Amino acid sequence: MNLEAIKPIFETNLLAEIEKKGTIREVKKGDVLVDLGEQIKFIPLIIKGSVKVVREDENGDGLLLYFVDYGNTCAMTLNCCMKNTKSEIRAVCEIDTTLIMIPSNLMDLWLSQYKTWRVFILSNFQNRLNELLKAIDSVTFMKLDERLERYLNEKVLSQKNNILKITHLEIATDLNSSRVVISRLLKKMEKNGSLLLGRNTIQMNS
Amino acid sequence: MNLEAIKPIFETNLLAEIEKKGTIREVKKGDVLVDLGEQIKFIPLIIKGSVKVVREDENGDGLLLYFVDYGNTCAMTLNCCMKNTKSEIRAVCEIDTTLIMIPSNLMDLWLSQYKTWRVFILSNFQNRLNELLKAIDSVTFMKLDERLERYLNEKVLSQKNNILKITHLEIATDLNSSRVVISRLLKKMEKNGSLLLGRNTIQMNS
DNA sequence: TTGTCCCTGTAACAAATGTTACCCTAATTG
DNA sequence: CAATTAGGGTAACATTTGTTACAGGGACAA
Repeated sequence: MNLEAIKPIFETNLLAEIEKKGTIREVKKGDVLVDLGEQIKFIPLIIKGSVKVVREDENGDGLLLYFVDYGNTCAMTLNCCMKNTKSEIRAVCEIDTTLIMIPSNLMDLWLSQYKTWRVFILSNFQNRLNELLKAIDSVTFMKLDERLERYLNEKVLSQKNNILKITHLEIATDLNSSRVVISRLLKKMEKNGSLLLGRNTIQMNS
Repeated sequence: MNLEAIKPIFETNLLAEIEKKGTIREVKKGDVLVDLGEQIKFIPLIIKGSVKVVREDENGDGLLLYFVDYGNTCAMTLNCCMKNTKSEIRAVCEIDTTLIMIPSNLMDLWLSQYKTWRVFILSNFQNRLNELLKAIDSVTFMKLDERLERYLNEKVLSQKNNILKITHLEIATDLNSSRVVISRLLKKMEKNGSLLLGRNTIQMNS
């Protein structure tokens, strides 16, 4: 098990524990890691890749909440582990991703034993709360064109590639908008010179 | 110090610690408990009353996130305690409120020592995350009239009184809308029979 | 090759929300 | 008391976003 990526985060004893109790899982782009209403029995710790976390309402409308990168876990998932409630969100792989699955019953034990685990869990909660605040800011205070711009920039960061393989419909779904509206705005941005449109691709100029 | 309200939550040893290390604070309706950008050195634990938590952007536009009731704390504040970052939110008293202020440096120590503290902190994070999700749902998926209805209902719950002393402007501010729009919708709801409007008051019929 | 499906562009229109302006009245202040 | 201010009602209009409809071209399978 290659734990290089998380070595700086945890104390040595805990790393050994993780190696012993955790299991590696590899998931492909597009795979659904966690789905709505699912019971979660493992804490997913991302070693490599990127996962997007999405909220959905009863009509099937959706909204992208945030991306989770390596060295992190999804606090929304931690919830479920603690209380054995069902997942309120869906997690989908953005790119091929590797994670360690840690049995959720170790959560509390490790909290009492390992300082670095406490820091890890609590700062993950902090990060997720902040991400949710950013999502709220977007939806509440920004107009759609600004949200779209932010979305594209985050996508570039999360994929480490400024040529995005994505359709207008997918964007519309992530932003809870409609395809026509997104096409309209993208066209305006292209005329603006901030990007270049192609079939299934958007090349960002920044 | 009257700790009756929180007695069921914590183990006896911890209660004694809280009594020893915490200090009582009484705040009046409208008082700002935590303000944007503030450093927080105490974990506020609500014993009696209700506090509303608000997000604001750089233009002064705002949005009500959620209410915090007794037996709870504000996880957004926990963040700040942990990392000594500045507050991302403002907390304002809805009604006269009593709280215990716990020095934030005890946070980590108690996490390692007391199971009930771990449960308390983690379930508070869980609650806050869920409240934020609800806020996101409102803003993203609901139309303004539905949001207004939900807002009024929550207000009634949080104040335990179905006659609300509030102006249309205050509502507009909490919902990040404008006074004219709120008045328009309230009037429609009055014609609907779901409430009764008066100067500075709204009487809910439900 | 032909047919089908998916992606994109565009126009015309509809709905939701925000803005401005003005009025009336209750409450408060001097 | 008069004067001022705050809360609320309403109309007209602007802006943003969503919806419907349709057309053209690329990708792909039969």
